[in-house]
Amino acid sequence: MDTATAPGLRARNRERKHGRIRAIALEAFGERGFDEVTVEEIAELAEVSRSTLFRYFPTKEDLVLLDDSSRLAALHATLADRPADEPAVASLRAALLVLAAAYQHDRPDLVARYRIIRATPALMARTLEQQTDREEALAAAITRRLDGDEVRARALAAAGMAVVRVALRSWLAASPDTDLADLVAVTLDGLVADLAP
Amino acid sequence: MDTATAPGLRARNRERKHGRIRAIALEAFGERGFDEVTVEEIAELAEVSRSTLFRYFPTKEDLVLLDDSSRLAALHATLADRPADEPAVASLRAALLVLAAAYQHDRPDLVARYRIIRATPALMARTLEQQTDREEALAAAITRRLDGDEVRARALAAAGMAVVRVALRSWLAASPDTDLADLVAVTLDGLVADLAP
DNA sequence: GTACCGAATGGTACTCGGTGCCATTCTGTG
DNA sequence: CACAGAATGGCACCGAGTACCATTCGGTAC
Repeated sequence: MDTATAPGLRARNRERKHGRIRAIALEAFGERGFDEVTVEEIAELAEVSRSTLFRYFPTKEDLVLLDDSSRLAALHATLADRPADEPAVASLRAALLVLAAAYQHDRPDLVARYRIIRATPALMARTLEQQTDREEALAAAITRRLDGDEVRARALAAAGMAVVRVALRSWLAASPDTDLADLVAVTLDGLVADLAP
Repeated sequence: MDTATAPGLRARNRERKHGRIRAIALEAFGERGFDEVTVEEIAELAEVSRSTLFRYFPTKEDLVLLDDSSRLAALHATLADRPADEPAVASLRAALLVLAAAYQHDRPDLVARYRIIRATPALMARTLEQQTDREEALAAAITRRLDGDEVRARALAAAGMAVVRVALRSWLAASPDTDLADLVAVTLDGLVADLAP
């Protein structure tokens, strides 16, 4: 069979297995807790060997953590498209709203994962680490708009990511039809108002 | 009726050993890297058994991580002392400056630790986790000043901690006589200016 | 269809951080 | 001086993660 071999049949099978293992793991973690389920158990549930499982997911934590690379790409694309002479906060705001919209799309998945993450300190720690990596990249992109002042850029980027993080948290706890972009906008406005009263 | 009355000889010996082990560990980590030194090696260097070492430090990471409880107590004391009708950002600013002053005191120790922390993702992750715990406490204290709006309080607290984090980072890279409180103030002012231009 | 090559898999043995338990050795105090 | 409780060391164990090897499987060229 060669009709749909453009992505590569092998790669597609691998992708499918990847998703299947992750789904099984998330269910087990959700029911019994991240620390209460061993990698070996997941391997058995997914009917693969421990070796194979570690080939698909380099660490146990990777079974839960998200891959935000595409969402971040959208954020940076937005940032790059904004006029160079626009105030930095305006560009940042636009970029954050795009990020929020990207998150909005797969809310159910996010809810499931974050329930596990927030209940597991080690996962929380790694999630925060991911966020500062993004913060770093965001700061680099903003630095140009702030006359090369790295410290100010980092502070602005950190504040922006903090707004998203806080908004995301209440969004995940809110009713399913709440709009994340609205929440981000409101939170950002609130922060501005509180900082410069 | 024993812990608070006298220094307690036993407790003092324990304290001394605690410091000695940590000093030895920090030196080894600083020279060879956190991941390249095993707990067993540190135990040998410190001339204690692995068991004993784990009684002094529950995890390997605790050999490096800081105990900020006293600094945070100072921050919260300051916050509590501010007039209740003061704008939240003013109280926050005062509290952050107190925190900065507390850090200023033992700069050399902080420099040594942060060199190791920043070079080790796992330590970085746990440090960030600690910071969000503090953020949470700070947000709770601020909530009262913001008419009980938790989301706004969290955003403000997160922004404040982000400012400290960013300022701390450049402070540790700057010349030894730089004043952290100044850096925090400047960074906070810069953030306000950038957010509300 | 067959032969072949590389990817995918399973298994085993290992390292290291961390836990639990027990027996022994201090050490400060009554 | 005696004794309770702390401190210590040693051991056996668990789980995550790594390295390596042998086998099997799947796509492709012929």
